[in-house]
Amino acid sequence: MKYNKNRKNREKLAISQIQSAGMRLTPQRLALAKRLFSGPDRHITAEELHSELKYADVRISLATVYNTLNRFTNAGLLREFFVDSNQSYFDTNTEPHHHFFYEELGKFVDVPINNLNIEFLTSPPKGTQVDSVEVFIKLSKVDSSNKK
Amino acid sequence: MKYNKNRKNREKLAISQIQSAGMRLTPQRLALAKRLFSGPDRHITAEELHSELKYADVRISLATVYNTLNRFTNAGLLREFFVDSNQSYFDTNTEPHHHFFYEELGKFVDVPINNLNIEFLTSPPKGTQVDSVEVFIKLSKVDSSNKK
DNA sequence: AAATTGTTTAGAATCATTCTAAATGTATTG
DNA sequence: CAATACATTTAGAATGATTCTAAACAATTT
Repeated sequence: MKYNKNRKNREKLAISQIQSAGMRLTPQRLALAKRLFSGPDRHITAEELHSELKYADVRISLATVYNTLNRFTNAGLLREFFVDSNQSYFDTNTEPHHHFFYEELGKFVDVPINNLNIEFLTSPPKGTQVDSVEVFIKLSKVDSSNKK
Repeated sequence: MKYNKNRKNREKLAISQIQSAGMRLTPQRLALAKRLFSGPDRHITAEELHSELKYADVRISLATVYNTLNRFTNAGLLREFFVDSNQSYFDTNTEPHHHFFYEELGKFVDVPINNLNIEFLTSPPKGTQVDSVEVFIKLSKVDSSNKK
């Protein structure tokens, strides 16, 4: 019962996200939206999503994954971010927040905005306004041999 | 006189940087190192450097530019950073610092580390240590029509 | 200066991403 | 609900940044 209701709700959410982007509802978009928007926040690449869908027997071309991710991003449903030169990551959390990056795992974890206090000690250059502040914190396992 | 001395000093600095990376001194590397290390700090791509050198009639292949930038980076003489998915930027300033990005110009400007105070309100995850903190601040021209 | 080792190069290879144009699906209208 | 218009998907080609390859060349060592 509860299970089915959640399933339904997740689908509803996915559908409303697609429509809020002014996009037609298609099976491919629904499959993507369900994986992106109904569940915990994710940091994922187009290729990762594509192989996830393939594994789940959803027929979708890589071009459509790229296409859809870009349109979701333009509609403000995703945020694109860059950590290495050869692929784009998409973040399902579009609220202002920052990132921990676990170097050994190559994985990202959100840092809620209120876990970090960023204070400008001098004001930004004349004639400019701050549009966004992105903080990227690299973490590694504590090195216990690191006795100074 | 003074001009020639500066020229010499710049060359000396470039040479010592190459040698500090354990690399042989070659004309190509010297040309690159002079442009990278003797002058104001830069944020530049391999292609940009390559065409700059071409313009200055320095014969060097793009492969060598990439090669050299990567080796300088591994030696800690440069820092690589990522802002869009299709090219790598190299920063000649390897001191800890942050970046302003001028959206209209597509250009970067350093934010000295002591212009920004970053306070962790909760500690990083158990068992991890913070290796680096990178802040990226997007700026745009003030929009005077922005009356709320 | 011969031999060893490192560097540069042109061009090919790679890989993420975008483009193209044809086929298919969805919506709209009478 | 058929006909038309319009949007989407797709396979495969194209693109563009970067890396690889292997041959020519330069620097260093003996």
